[in-house]
Amino acid sequence: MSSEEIDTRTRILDAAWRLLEQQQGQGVKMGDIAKAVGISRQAVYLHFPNRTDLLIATLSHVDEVKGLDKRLAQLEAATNSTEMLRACVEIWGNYIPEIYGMAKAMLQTRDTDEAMAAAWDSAMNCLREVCQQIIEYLASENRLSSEWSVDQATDFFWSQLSITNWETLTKDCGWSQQQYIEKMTSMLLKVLVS
Amino acid sequence: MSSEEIDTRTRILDAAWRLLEQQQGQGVKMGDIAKAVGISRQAVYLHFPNRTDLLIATLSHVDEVKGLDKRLAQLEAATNSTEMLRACVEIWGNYIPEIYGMAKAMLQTRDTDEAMAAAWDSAMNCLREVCQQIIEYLASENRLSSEWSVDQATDFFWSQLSITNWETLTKDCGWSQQQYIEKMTSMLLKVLVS
DNA sequence: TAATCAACTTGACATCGTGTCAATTGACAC
DNA sequence: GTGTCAATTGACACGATGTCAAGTTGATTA
Repeated sequence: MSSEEIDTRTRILDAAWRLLEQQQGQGVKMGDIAKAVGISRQAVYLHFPNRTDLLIATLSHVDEVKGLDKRLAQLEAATNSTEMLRACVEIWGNYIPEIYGMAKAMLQTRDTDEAMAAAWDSAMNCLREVCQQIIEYLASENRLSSEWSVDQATDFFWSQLSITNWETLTKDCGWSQQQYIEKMTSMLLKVLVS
Repeated sequence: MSSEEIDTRTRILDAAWRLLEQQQGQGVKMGDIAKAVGISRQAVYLHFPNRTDLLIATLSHVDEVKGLDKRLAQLEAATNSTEMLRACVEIWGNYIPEIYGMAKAMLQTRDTDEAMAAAWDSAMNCLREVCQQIIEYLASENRLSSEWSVDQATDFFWSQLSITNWETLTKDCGWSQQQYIEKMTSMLLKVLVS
């Protein structure tokens, strides 16, 4: 029976997540989350000191449930650097739409909230490390185009994978998920690989 | 003497602009702008109905003072499509840092303000038209890489010129303005031109 | 059975920024 | 002198976050 009783903290995180995705990260207030859980607004503050910490905890929660780590671990299976780059774009590119609402909310608070900025930067740094590994792998196979240093190539690769870039291409330009991944992959290969 | 007396509306716009650039678009309140002009907060509302309209008017004001139109008119002088692309990246890329604070503030309010979203989209659409012209020019010279349709190439070109992309590369990755323009130019040429 | 404790509730309140309203002042024009 | 216009002062409403105090409820424990 203990599996029936999900603790309130988790229910809050699930509700926050659901609302954020439903509303694309727009206008999700503490009161809305509380209402969705069925508790009072103040009760939320018994579990999270403030909105920022709740959002950050939601990100960890989602990463855990969705298993980003596991997905990225698949990269090890790649037999060469370009395969790894392809796989990375596909895994990350397909992850973005699943976390878009939450990411959007975090990006919005980031500008005015020091703690959020730090949390976001640290999350994005994980992605950057993956990018860097791939670029280094590429360089070790002597396939990194001569115009790039490892650092700059990493910068470029990582910047292309930004959520706002995905947003521009899919939401503003109307690209399908498949188009995004295909175009992004072939573009990166063309630019980075000699 | 009439040239001495700058009207209050203009002084508000100048102050808003100055503060926005000074503070990189962060935390510029109506009261701050009023104080900078030397009038009461309420007096600002005698000239602009709300913050959004003030920001939008500031954008027009800056565009006018900085002469973006004039700068983009230089594109006509290009003798071929790739020269035009180069010139476009240089002109726009060098324009971004001059309007960054304002743009940042607009992007922030965009998410919660319908009117701002519309104004921003329309401003960005001007840039998009320039991008499209260049891609069409490229296509007319049979130099558009075969993997791209005109529309998709325009989408990609335009998305690369986004302010957030510039922000990521220069602010987060530490690229210099010159590096940004050089890398962006050579990347776009490599990807788009056959 | 009674005391205790944790989770939660209710209601009130502070803070901050935007936007509104009413009454007033001072200068300039006719 | 009267009207008008730009600006001023001060008060206030609103929405969202966050805090605080006092009370309820249900399960555990002495």
